[in-house]
Amino acid sequence: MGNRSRVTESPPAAVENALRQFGRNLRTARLRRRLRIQDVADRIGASRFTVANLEKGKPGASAAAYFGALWALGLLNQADNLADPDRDEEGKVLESARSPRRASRRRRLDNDF
Amino acid sequence: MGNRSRVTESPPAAVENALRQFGRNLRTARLRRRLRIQDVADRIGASRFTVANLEKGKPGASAAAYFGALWALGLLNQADNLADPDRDEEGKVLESARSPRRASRRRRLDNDF
DNA sequence: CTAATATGTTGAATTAAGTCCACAATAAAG
DNA sequence: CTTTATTGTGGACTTAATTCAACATATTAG
Repeated sequence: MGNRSRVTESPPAAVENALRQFGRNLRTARLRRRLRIQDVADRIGASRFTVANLEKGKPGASAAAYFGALWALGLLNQADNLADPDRDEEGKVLESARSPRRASRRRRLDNDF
Repeated sequence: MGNRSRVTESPPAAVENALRQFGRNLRTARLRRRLRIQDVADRIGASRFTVANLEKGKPGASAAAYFGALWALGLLNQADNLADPDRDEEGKVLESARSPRRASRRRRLDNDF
């Protein structure tokens, strides 16, 4: 990244916690499968240092690396539901009959700030 | 990144697809909420270009950016279950009584390669 | 229709993510 | 305990992620 964005440099606490938990879970899943960090690294084509960072929940690591680790552990299917529109009940409510292709400022509701 | 790893440069198809779907879902959720790309960018402290890349499913974007977008849309809780050990049925089966803190090569089972 | 604005695109500059190396620390196996 | 192997750590180097600017395109509002 270069010019690191604020969300990467110092993410909201909720984001930081979610990433740390994600990393811990990856480690647990790996150990259960008796794989070394190096094994996961080999499968996704990354260095062991990067995989170690994933398990620490490093915010700046690439999404592909995180998802790749999931994939290497046979758990990628768990990512399918992320932001799934069908499960976004609040979004369904907010959505009007017609779905706009762009967000117009004037039509914006009051609840978004 | 700098030296981009293979998983980021050309991810497995499954990973690439998962990221693209994730990005599409983020866009759907944003439009339902009548938010502009710029609005999400402001909330997480990133540029509109980065958020646009997230919605394209760019593999190299940081995990914090993706999770931040989820957070900005009130959907971060959906990330809680990623690799959740409690939901990892296969992992539970593989795990022996005692959980090792490291993976030893010799004890590795045959099913991992 | 026109005006306003959201989004797409390209190119250049900046800087940190990823890599590698070497060594230390720690856990597992015998 | 001893040996072996996995993991942790710090530094240096490379390069791509991110930012910004300026303009083009497309959608929406009126």
